[in-house]
Amino acid sequence: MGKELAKTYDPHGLEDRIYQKWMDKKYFHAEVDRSRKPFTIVIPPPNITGQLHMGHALDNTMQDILIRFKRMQGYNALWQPGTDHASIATEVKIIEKLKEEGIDKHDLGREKFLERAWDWKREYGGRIISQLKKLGSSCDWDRERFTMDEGCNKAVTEVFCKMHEKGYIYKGARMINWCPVCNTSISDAEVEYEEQAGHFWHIKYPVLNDDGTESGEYLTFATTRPETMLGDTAVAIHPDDARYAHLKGRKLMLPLMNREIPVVEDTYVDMEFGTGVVKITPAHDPNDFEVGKRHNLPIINIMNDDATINENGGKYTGMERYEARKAIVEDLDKLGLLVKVEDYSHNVGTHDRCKTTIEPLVKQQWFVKMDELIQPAVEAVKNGAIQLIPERMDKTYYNWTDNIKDWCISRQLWWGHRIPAYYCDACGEIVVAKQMPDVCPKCGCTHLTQDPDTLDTWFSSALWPFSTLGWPDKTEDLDYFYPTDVLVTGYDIIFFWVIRMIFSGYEHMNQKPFRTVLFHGLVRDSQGRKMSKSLGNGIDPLEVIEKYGADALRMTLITGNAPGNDMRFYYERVEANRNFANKIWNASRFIMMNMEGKEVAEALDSLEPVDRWIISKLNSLVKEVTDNMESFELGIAVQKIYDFIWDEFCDWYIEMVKPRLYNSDNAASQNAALWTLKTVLIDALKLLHPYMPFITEEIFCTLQSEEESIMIAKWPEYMESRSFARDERDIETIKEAVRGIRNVRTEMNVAPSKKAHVFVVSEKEDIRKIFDAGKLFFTSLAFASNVTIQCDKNGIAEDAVSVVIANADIYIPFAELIDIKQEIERLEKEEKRLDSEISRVNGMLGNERFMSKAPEAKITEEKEKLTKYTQMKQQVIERLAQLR
RNA sequence: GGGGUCUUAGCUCAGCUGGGAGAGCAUCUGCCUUACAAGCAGAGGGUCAUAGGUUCGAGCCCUAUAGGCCCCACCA
Repeated sequence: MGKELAKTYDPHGLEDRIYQKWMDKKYFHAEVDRSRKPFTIVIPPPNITGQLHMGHALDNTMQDILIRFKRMQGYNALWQPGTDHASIATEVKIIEKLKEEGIDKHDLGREKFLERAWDWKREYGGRIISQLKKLGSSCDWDRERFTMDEGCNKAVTEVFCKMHEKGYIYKGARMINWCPVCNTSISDAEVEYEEQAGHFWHIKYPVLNDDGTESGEYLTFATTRPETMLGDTAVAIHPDDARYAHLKGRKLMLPLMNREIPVVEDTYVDMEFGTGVVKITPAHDPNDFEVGKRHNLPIINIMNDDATINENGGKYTGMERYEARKAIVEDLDKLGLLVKVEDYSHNVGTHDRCKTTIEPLVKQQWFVKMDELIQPAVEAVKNGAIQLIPERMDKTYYNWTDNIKDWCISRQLWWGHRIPAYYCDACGEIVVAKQMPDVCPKCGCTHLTQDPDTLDTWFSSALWPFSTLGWPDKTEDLDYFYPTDVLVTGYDIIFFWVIRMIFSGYEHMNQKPFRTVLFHGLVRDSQGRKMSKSLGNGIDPLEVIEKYGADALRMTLITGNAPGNDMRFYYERVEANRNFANKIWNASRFIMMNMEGKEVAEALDSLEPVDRWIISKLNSLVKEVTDNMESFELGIAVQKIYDFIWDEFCDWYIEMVKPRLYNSDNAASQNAALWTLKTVLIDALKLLHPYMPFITEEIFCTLQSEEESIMIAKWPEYMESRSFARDERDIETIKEAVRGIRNVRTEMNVAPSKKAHVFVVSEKEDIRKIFDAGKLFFTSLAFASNVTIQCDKNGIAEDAVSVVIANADIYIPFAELIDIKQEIERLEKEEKRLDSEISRVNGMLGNERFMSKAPEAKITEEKEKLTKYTQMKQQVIERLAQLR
């Protein structure tokens, strides 16, 4: 016996209540259970600084759908949650907060700063978690982890030491990307190129004679960053360039600095570009750095960490970089060495977080040597051990792996994993160890200092799939749940994260971290723009949930979008999905109202054709949806469920079955209808549950109070015994035929007087012609205002087929309603269509290639179609003859 | 420069290995009807970017062209 449901679906309150129930019952929790197969997803850990945005909502909805689906299928499903410490992002937040209090990071000191950071984490770090819960995420919260918790720290130290020992991690002076605002090095992946309008300064340097005097000749080149000339240590030409052949081996005078620099030959120079001459600044340009190495040029760093000119910059010392640029250009102009200035648009590297223009600098940093490590990761995707969805991501993946550079992992930040390297204060020896050694192994000195740097955030993220399961300890969890099954993430972090997890998995676990990577796109606003704070066009998922419910939001994010493609977010679509929720709600309400006070008995053997039709439809739906979901086609699957529930089940089946429900004379027929309604609804709810967990749970539990949750209900299975091809065909035929009748109704011209229900049914004979199933018929309910036709109070006309019509005031025979002329036109069209269909199918069946290549099922299907169309054509011809 | 992707109804997009052009929203018509007006029954609307090719058959495969978007690299 069901509880009473409200007239419209209202997610308020209900969602929180249900979520709390799931938590209380521990449905999300997964433990090692060797008798069951595991299914594991590890969450992409959201930043502790994060607020739930649409990207998270999409990402986590997809994961939740998969995890709920697999859980219902009987897998021991674990969704491992956690958060990321997000080194730069968090550090920036803390600094901002301190600034408000008038405190400088360095005045506060490292220890106090970290205390503040942990305070901040405790206060705000859980926000995103409670927001994920609002979405319905069925993570195993008992297992929540943090990239800087004890276990993860241990994993990080372990990995660092191990990789250092194997020679994969090294310290060295390299050209790195420096952010002068964040005051730290960043990796190549964190550099974002931005098209900027700038200038191209054409400058000339005087050529010197062998005795050091000026020859009067000049060498002209162009640069976008004139201030770097302070660090020039050469000028390069192409060895084959005839124009400058006479200058080989000569020296130039570096103006302003009055330093002699050589002309070097290097094939790096492009003769076609500009003047074919390049100034070489090894300390401030990656390419120049390489040229410098080849020619043993000195490296003169002219910049401080905050991008001001350092003591190597002569009179420009202390100037900010753009200030220096201006001054230098002016000075060169005064000396007559500035040839011309052009407008020039070029790509400038910026820091993806703060958008500051990065400075390439040579610094001592820690790196991960990539070339060997990456090999198993490349192989895994090539041989299919790891599948990327959509497949085209393979190319993006290889593009990165083929051009891989060593990964700069050290950051000059405080919030993060401190590098486990220790320097002897006496002899400078570097010791990499899990703990600070008591004495220096080289000189025995007892004073050692830990490296002040921390690790790139992504260093710990790379270990996430196994560090969360207990690694480096050999835990049961690790053994049972690893490798995980699916990683769901946005394509924008394929380089940052996905690739690094894959090579880390192979390196440390000797095993891939996951079988499948399911990529999704970005959620954009309705105009296709990226949602961003600065544009103010971000849509807060929590607001959407508040207004329309989590189920509607989830549906909106999943439907109408192919994997890996960006999507636009429209409120209209949320509304449409909220309406769908309401539709299900009311259909369920209708079913429960009709079941009220009745015992519904199993009726599989006493079903009527229309019941078998919907059950058969449901049966194929189960198969298709399961197949689609197993191949990660989540949007396609749910679209089918949506269509089935709304179109087939509500608009057709329920309407067709109403007369039987309203008539209590035939108890068996009524029971069969009720049983079918209930059975189909329950299975449809189950199929829908991964997508719309809250409403399905509420209805499921109301409908059958003895069941405690749809979450743990068994996923429906395809049953051959519930497939009724014959009935499916017949009802489809009826639907087609009745469509005409439905049309007629609106053309009825009824005089004004009273309101009445009008049932339109076919005449006995017509029905028999259309479908050979005596009991079957169709009624279409319409409400015609103002009717004067005499009516039968019982609504049952004597000459009607043995149909049940309840509450009908008027009975209108089919034939009378049809405008014959229109009908003939329609039939003629229909005949034409059938003709073309028949010839199409005949063409296929008569084609040898098709017959030999097409799958058996396809051929059978086409043959069935041929039979069906031929029959239909025959009917059309007969009907036409009759009408004419 | 390399790679990817898109171009389908007025709008936003589905369309899985080639075989009926679809959905939501919008528009129009008729309806407050004993589940649902957050609804029902219908209608209109598309040369599937363009040009070739493969095929019995192409929105789908191949080639070229035009336009949009994205990623990577980056010539100072």
